[in-house]
Amino acid sequence: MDIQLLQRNIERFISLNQDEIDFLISKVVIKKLRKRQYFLQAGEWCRYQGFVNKGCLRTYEIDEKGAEHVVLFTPEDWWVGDLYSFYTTEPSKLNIEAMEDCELFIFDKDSLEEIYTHIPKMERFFRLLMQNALIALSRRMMSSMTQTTLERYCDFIQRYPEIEQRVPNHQIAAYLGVKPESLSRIRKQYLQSDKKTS
Amino acid sequence: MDIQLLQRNIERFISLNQDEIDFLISKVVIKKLRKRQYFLQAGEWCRYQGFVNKGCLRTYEIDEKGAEHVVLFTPEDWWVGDLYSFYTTEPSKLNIEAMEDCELFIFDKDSLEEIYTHIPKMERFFRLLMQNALIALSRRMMSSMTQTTLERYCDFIQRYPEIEQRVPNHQIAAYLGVKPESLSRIRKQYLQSDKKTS
DNA sequence: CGTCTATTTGAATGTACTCAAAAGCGGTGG
DNA sequence: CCACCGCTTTTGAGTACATTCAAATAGACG
Repeated sequence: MDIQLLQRNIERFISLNQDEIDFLISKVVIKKLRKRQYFLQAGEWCRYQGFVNKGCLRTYEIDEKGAEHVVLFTPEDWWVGDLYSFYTTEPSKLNIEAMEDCELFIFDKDSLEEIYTHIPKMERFFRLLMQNALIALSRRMMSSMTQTTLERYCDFIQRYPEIEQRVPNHQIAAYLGVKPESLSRIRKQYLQSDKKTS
Repeated sequence: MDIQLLQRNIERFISLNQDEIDFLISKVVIKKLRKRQYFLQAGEWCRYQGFVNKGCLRTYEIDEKGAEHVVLFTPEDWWVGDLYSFYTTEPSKLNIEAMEDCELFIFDKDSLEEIYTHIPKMERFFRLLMQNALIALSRRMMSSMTQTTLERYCDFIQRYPEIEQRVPNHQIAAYLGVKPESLSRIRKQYLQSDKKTS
């Protein structure tokens, strides 16, 4: 089993010796999802945290008015799951859908507990993941309050250049919080203006 | 020392026996702030988590364009601090200012560690605080994407009826993400419309 | 009482919205 | 291979809402 990507992902925050890596490998469960399959549906308890080894997913929420809002996209090398539901065991309000065929490494609460016991550093790693989620959300909040949609679109495509090619525009619109028609007009502006400004 | 409010706050999530309460009391440090004093300024490391026993603070951020954005208001019975900076020891981007004379119970990292050691349940309590911060932020994010400003204003005043009386309107505007002039017009609508609709 | 700040009001502008329709694109079946 | 269908993206026209800038009013504090 090739967990290269996962290993490097973890080692950005903490370092692991060979025993620890071997133990981790013993706990990895592979989950494959076909395009349009759900990793999580609203109403379910989020049983797993997943590491995206291949493919790309989108996490979205449906509001009272029935509109979809993309919370985030998770391509390779990202973690995916509803941390809140996972820890509280409460039903999630999020939907997580494979946008392409995906390969995930998943961990349920029990495996994670065993990992914590064997490799206490990993507790730190997951707490950091949660903190990062908090920070990322704060940033998005700020940028949605302070920047124009064009600026946020520029940020998006330079921050996630791969994703921009891989997902349909109307979902990027749902991420930016505008209607597809508006995004279309914004892209026109963007293409007309100096792209190098990004 | 009267930690009634703090005690009840904690016991909403976990239960404590008398020994644990006594230990907690021994660790409490009181911090008084006069109106306009800062609990935290951007650039500093957030050394303390504070429980607001009296008064009300506002946490805000200043964006690249120089505009203030209120992240949240924290009246009595709320916890205040920048959890991210606190845990990472990185400089905070947030400002936390007393809007009235305040009395806080503050805990630094060392005290907290001792508390965790003596009362392991408290670790759970603080992890829950962080999760709640994450959820609260997600909700705000959603509501700012899906609701009109009038709806968000209604939500705000029914959710925090006390605060509405206590803070100047331009700061409520900075919380809702609109200009004070806009909030003024929205309040006019609100007063003209049926208030019971809230 | 006067100064400083907060709030309200007005008019013009801009940005995203709705609704509606057209164009583009991909896949299926004749 | 082409015709057709469904879905995505683009374009257009008119509307709604918040913004800017400017000025007037109201409140707070010394």
